[in-house]
Amino acid sequence: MGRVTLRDVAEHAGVSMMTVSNVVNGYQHVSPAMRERVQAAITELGYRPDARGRSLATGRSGMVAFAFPDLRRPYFAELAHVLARACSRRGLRLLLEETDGTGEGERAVLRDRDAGLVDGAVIHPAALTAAELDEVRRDTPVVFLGEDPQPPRADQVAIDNVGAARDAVAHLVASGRRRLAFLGHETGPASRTSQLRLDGYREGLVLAGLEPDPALLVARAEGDARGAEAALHAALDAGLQLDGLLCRDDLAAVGALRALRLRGLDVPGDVAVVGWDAIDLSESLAPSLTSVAPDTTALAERALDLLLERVGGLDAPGRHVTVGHRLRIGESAPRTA
Amino acid sequence: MGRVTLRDVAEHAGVSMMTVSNVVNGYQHVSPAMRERVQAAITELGYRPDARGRSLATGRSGMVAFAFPDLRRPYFAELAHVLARACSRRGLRLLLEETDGTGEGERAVLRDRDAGLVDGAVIHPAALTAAELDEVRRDTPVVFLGEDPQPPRADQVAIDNVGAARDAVAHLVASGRRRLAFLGHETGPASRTSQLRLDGYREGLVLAGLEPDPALLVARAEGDARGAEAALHAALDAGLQLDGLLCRDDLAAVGALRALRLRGLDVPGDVAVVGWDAIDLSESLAPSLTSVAPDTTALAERALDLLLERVGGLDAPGRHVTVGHRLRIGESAPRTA
DNA sequence: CGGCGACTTTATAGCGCTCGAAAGGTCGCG
DNA sequence: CGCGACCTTTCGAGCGCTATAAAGTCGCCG
Repeated sequence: MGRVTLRDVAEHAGVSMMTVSNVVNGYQHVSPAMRERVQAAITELGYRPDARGRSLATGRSGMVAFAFPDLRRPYFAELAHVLARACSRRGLRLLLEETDGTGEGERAVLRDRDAGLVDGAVIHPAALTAAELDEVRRDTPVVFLGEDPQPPRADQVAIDNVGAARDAVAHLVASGRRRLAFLGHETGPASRTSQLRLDGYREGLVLAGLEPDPALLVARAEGDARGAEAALHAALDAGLQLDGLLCRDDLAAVGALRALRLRGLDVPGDVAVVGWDAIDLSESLAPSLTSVAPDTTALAERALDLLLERVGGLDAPGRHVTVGHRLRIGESAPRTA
Repeated sequence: MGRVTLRDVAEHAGVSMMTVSNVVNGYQHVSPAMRERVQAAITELGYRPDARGRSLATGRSGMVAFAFPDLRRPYFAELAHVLARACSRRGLRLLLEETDGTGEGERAVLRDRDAGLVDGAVIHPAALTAAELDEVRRDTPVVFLGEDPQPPRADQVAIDNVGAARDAVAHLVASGRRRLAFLGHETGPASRTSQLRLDGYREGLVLAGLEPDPALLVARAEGDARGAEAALHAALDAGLQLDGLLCRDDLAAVGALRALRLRGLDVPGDVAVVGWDAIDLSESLAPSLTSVAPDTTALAERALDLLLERVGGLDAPGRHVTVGHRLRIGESAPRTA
């Protein structure tokens, strides 16, 4: 059974290919009788339109790419899920591309990519700099996720990382914590995201009249829970004292919970812990995590809005949209001490 | 800047389109001088081949679809990641399709799908029956993941669910446990996967000389950690006594850990817990999870092997491949009681 | 009864690329 | 020196579909 083509249907129904095409695409001016006849031929032959031919003829593929570091990190998997739903609501398909979080991988996704496959791309960079973003600029519209610096002419959607970190710190302080550590930024140069969250953390401390202390910053070598656990163990071994902990992400928080537990420290009794991303699982831990919850639905929706405007031909300077966030309160850092 | 086409490059280099095509595809019989000239034109114009045109001309798209229930479940996200890596190693691109775990969604992915987009598909069904699989059979090669019954003429890759469940039970028994419960199958009719794991659980009990007791089966209404937690709470409220627990998946195990903790039961002291899937995060919990770890790399590799053979034109009866698994030992069910 | 406009259907021409075969060159060997 | 056996490059056609515009069909007003 070779593939059934439009021509096959046309011949079978005794009409022109164009008429079949009109029926398939729901074109208005087709007589009911004709529509029915063609429809019958379609079902009889089991015809299904070929995406490539259509795409070639229309110039649109109906696909959008989402490039991000790693599917194994729950935040990205959940974000991809949300974005996929947003796409399907609009009749689009989402193509997922992992970049490994390396500038290498990110560049590759944008540059070496075949043309024509997708109408546009949503990118969550982790290593790219502004200059690189610029170089990479191409014929395909792109929307960036996250607060990377100076988006050249591209659109951008993000939460207010600095503000959210301040909120988290305020929450910890309100529950009586005074020695607040930060866990999970990169050991080398911090990523942009980590940087912003660190900035907000420091601002929050200052606002609360507390003195930022570099000794309270615990970087991790690996961006997963194990890396955070190891880093916190090492810091505690080195004499770190703390009663509150803001984590760069929920993976770090998971590692922190484990490290604290293994050392007999109670959460939130001895140390209150705040995570970031509010991944599904973190709500079912014991204790459940208090975590910064970005409005991922809004993130996805706004990103697609902007992207589709570009796909539609809009030529405007780069726009910057900030979507909301909230602090999801769990047991790891309850409202009162 | 309109898109640069093969024709543009050809004109710019003063050669025929076919020659450019030959250079792009690394065809052998092109003189070095010509190759260089064309290459220069390509870089100068920034030409990138258009996937649609090529696909239309060759009949291959170089894309493979992976259809599975839900990206928010870490197991599937991690599996998708592994499969994506396996694809990129072979120069393929992976298109992810969430089915929601409903027969509806699964059917839609196979049937209403545009033709020509992908060369083949790997499908992890959750609700489809054999009859439905059959009906859905189409021109695109398909490989099924999981032990759904009687794969008609399609290939299939899975782990030995029954055997793995027996192993897990044996491990619990070896550490002195005698009242082993099972947590996490569906409240209504059990999915095929749950069924097999339940079968293995029962077999394991019988092999150990223990009597299977329906009172030890704890179904959950929602397939996530919260659902498992609620179900276990309810069962314990109803008087369930246990010293060992085999969970249908790690999400259920996470919910179980929380429920047990909230009730003051120690893991593994009072209850040893075994999860399933060995997701990344479950290794960083406190206690870390003992969990059945399917060889996902082998799963992905074998599935792609089979699929590509079909894509290459192989016409053979359905094949059934079983890949390995092991029990990853964690603190929730250590080797000795 | 002619003819204009609204509604249906059809022919033509590509979208960007690669396959088959055939056309220009080059070389070697009898 | 000529002819076949190459190697290299080109030509023509077409993958499956749709945009455009033109052709055909009908009804109805003047």
